[in-house]
Amino acid sequence: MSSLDPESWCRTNVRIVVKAQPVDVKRVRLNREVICGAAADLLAETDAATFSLRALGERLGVDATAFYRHFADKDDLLRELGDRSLAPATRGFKATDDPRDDIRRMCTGLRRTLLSNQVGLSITSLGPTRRTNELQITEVLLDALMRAGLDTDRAAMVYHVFIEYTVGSAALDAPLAAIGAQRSATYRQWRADYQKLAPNDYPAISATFRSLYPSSDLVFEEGLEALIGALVPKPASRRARTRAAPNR
Amino acid sequence: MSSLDPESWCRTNVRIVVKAQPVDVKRVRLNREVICGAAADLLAETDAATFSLRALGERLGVDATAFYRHFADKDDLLRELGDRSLAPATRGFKATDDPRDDIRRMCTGLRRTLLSNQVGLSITSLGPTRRTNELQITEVLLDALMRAGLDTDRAAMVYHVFIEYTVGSAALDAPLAAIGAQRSATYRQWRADYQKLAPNDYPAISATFRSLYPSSDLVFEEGLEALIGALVPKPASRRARTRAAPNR
DNA sequence: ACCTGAACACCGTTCAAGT
DNA sequence: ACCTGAACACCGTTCAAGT
Repeated sequence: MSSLDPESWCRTNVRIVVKAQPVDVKRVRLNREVICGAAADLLAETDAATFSLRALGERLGVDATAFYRHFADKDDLLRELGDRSLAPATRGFKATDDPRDDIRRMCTGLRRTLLSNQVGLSITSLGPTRRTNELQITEVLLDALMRAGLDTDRAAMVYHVFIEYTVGSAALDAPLAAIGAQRSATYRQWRADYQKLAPNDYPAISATFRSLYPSSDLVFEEGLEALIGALVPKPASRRARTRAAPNR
Repeated sequence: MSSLDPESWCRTNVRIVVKAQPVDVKRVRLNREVICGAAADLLAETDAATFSLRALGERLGVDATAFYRHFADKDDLLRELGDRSLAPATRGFKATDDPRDDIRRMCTGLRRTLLSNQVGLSITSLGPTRRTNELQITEVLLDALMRAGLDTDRAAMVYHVFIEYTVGSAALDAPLAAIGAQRSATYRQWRADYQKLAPNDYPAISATFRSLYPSSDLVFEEGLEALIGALVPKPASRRARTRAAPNR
């Protein structure tokens, strides 16, 4: 039963007893690509918290420590996976002549991407990866802000506001996105807890508890529109736009 | 040297060799209060990642597993500590007749509190604690939004926007807040990495890298003002205000 | 009633040895 | 050159036994 049973040590690797070489296994040469693929599969099946190098080794039919021939450590792997996981946010993105809409689409897509594959979120503690996909997101946002007429200082400042809001709200929403269908039951439980409070102690909560925890997508959009409206100037006149950086 | 040396097993507990009872130790009766105190001290000294129940037991001069007599599990402890850590955000808070300013002060104070003691952030994955301090923050914000004239649906929606922005941006900033003085060196390194990019591939980044990573306090304030301006109506006339819920 | 300590089922990582 | 496997130094948690 236990995953440490002698039987299950090499689940993917049909071994013949007594030290025979593995048979019926196409022993792939290990490399970063192969390891990333298996790790991404594993992370998609289970949550990031239960992902371990031992499970990764088992999946690859290889001793867990063979990993260290190809990556410095677990962080190194996670950074690589984190940046790869951002690919859907940049793939096929096309800037238009409406910087506000470019920012809206990029932030919405980035949030969706982060929530659907939480590796990118689980490594926020390691700082920006500064690898290809993340750089492209940064480029798109800064470009849009400058086309909207912001100078470099303002563009950088406002860029950080959008990143903090988008990634931050995804980070808060991630645990609930992970449990999927149980989300609405969880919300119902939380609302029920608020309902039990003494109205004299918490009049505002008691008046509003029925409306708490609306769709997190709607909450995000509400804040995003507010930020765009307040921080990104409306498209300049055609005259002014031709002076700005050309659309990439 | 190793923390598993026989010598160091009971660092806080001066034992006489060969099974003698501990001497010179005022053996405090364990309870939630005592455990929370020791755990808070431990978390203040080291980072949340290295905090373990074994270290907690050692600090208390008690076997690590005695803990389970008083808490269901580690999450139970962390929830308790998380809510206690929010106390500075509510202590002494006074609502005024300017709901916008109440929201500004509460969000700014909440962010500062979360960053100075990161336990509250480390448990965001467990959902809202719905314990006393967190409830008070919720009450203050909802009350301010309704005094500003929002109906219950809008107040709840906008409340969530402010919480996502405030807690989310604190969560992103936390790792850097933890390294303290090394923050500016880290920012310099990141800017240098952006500077190395080919300007043809990343024209917007190359134009703005010098302005990236301004003070995270300023970034937060920038977004907070934008959200307040866009989502919270200016104080109503005196006539309208007297109809709203009284100041608590 | 409360705490101990052995034990279980795990982690990430290092390193000498094997092929 | 690359992988193995024992080992190290840890985790959180359970439970029978002690006081």
